[in-house]
Amino acid sequence: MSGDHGHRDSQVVSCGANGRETQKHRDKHKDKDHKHKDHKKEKGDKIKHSNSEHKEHSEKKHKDKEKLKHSNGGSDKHKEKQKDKDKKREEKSKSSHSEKPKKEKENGYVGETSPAAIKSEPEENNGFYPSPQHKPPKREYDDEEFENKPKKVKVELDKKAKKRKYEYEDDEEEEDVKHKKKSKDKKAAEGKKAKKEAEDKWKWWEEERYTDGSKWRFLEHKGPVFAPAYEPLPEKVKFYYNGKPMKLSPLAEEVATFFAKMLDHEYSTKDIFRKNFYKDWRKEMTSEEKSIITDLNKCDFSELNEYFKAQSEARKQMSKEEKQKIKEENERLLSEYGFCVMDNHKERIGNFRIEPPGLFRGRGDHPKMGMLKRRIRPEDVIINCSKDSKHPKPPPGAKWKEVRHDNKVTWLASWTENIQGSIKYIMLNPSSRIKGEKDWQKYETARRLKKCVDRIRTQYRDDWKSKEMRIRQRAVALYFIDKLALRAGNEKEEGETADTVGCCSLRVEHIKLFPKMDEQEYVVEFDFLGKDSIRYYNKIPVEKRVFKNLQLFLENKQPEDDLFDRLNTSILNKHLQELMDGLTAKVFRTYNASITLQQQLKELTCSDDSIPAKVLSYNRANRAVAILCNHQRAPPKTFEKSMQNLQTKIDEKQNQLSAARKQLKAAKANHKASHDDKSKKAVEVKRKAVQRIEEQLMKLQMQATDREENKQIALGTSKLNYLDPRISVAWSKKWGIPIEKIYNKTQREKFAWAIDMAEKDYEF
DNA sequence: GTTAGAACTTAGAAAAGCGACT
DNA sequence: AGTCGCTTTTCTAAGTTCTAAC
Repeated sequence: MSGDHGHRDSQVVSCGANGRETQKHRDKHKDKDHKHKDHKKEKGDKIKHSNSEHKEHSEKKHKDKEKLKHSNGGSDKHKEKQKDKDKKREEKSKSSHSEKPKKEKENGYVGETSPAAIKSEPEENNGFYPSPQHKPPKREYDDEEFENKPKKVKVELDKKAKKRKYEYEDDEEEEDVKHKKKSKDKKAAEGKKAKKEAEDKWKWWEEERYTDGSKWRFLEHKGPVFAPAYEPLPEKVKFYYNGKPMKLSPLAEEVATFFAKMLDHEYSTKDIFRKNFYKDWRKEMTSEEKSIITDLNKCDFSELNEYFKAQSEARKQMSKEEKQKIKEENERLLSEYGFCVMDNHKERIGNFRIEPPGLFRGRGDHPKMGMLKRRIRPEDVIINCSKDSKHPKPPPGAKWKEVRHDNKVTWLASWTENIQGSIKYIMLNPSSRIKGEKDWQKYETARRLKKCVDRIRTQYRDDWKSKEMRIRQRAVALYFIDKLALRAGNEKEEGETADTVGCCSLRVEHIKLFPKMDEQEYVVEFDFLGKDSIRYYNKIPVEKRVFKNLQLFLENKQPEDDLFDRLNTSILNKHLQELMDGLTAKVFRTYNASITLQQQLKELTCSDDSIPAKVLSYNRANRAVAILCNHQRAPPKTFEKSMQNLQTKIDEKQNQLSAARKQLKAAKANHKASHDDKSKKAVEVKRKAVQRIEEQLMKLQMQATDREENKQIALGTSKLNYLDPRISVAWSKKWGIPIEKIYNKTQREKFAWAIDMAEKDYEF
């Protein structure tokens, strides 16, 4: 593992201690948060104060040794800006609320009109993209590919490239068909269809990329699908206030149903959630309702809740035909709105439905949980498409907010969401060219890092000794990012989101230093909430120099002060950019994840293992990465039970095995006695049976191990986002493992480029 | 150099789908 | 046919990074 230095191995092991955050822990954090907030309320003055204190102190201490450029202004400024922004936001949301026409039938449904289907290949060559009929120039995908400033790729025709196509897809089709035991006719028809589809699959990775920063030349789509209009509750389903039935106005009723649907969820018991909901609910009430409803605790939504439960029950109980009808309708919607035409190719859209209104559910202790996520109307939506395309039609009687033609971006539609004020986008599916190219490029950047990571590591180790505080901080932070695969850690606006951190935003309270712990020296304990409020807990021994630096960074700071007070992601990334073109903090995560997979696969795969055993090895390698990246999940609710079931199966199989063995023995004895052909055959039959059962048992045991080890670990995220798929493809080719064992259909679609191009000797 | 906004990737939970078993 | 348990798909929140404007 040339690019990897020793620390990785210990990491994989030591990370195993990461536990999922327990309720207790969450509560602990909550308390801390309160303290924290109270403290930070006076941040404006206090920080200045404490910072200048810190400055003074530091300067006293390191005056001669260290050049301390400390800009500390901005606290007050920041506070003011913050206020301004808040005000603006409030006004914005107020106006959007009051401007909202009270009755809008067209709100939320798709136009009835169903114009001609999207042509899958437009006749005229609208863009300048080479059409598939013209043989595309083949791309070379060696290391030099995907430089940051893309160069023109040699134009060179390759007719053979087409031959080797989609072996996997074909295999699978056949398998599927066999499995379902379709009639011969159907089988033949499907086979043909599959072939045709495979032929139509476009290998964008064999074509040139745009070099001018544009993302497409031609883009045509039908616009997003809006959430269905609100259907008022039937008369008999009643909301009660203070024990008395009360008919709500449609708007207030709709918001009430959002809450009623969540009654069984823990959310609805949380104070902040209830408070936020109540506040936003009141905004939708008529003045009369407002005057009556004054206490959320006196509201009784239970009948509403039961009504929705009954409805979903009824949906489950529907007849086959009805279900089929719904399915067909969904398919129709998908085929009409789920695709677009980008540069002569029909591409799948990732999310073609606009998010329906509801109550905001943040992750972790989110200050905005329970707020009303308002309904998006066509008037809120910006459409992006090419000028010369057939523009999407807004629903009848409605208008788009804007139609623009910006081919420097990849989105088809966007709107501004009212909780954080951020923009949401309609974009293409991961299998699309535009996403795939970017993904490929990401791994190429990580591979470039592999080539220079030794140099960078030497450099940051050197920087631990720097005279400048900011450089030492940068170097220690980078070390964490590299060694522990931490995220960059941008600053976040306080009170806007849950209190989570990444590397650069770590606070004093998130680490503990132990000069000695058990057998080890210089141990750092990390305990913080990262992205999605997932707890990161880890104890690792670090080098003495790192340890000493951390002690220095901690000096004279409060628990809620930043550990790296002279560092942020922008400074860090600027530095990284100088070390390598295209290098940013997250590249380390990609690099370390992929290199770990490759190395673990090498280590764990035994050539004479069976296929299931090899797949287990693969999953274990995948797991090592997931642990490194701290990808956790809540243990499945039925975990214990499902483990038990599996164990029962194993026990049964074991009994079967001993029975089969006994029979084999008997058959052997019989054969010894009689020496005839018949008894010989019987022995063979029994021997085979034993073998088969042994295999089955192994497989079950394998499954059990895999599942047990996977209890709290989510493999999907790393598989989908961090592991260069070519490593997996190469591995599967090398060992003759069908790719279906590693990648499901969706994943194979996303990684089609890798499946097509990686050979068994591919090296990350 | 700071900050806000835009664009895009990464993330886990929940819903939906589906095959095996009863 | 209905239920169960697992897998896949969908959903959308929450990150990172880049850019442009001061």
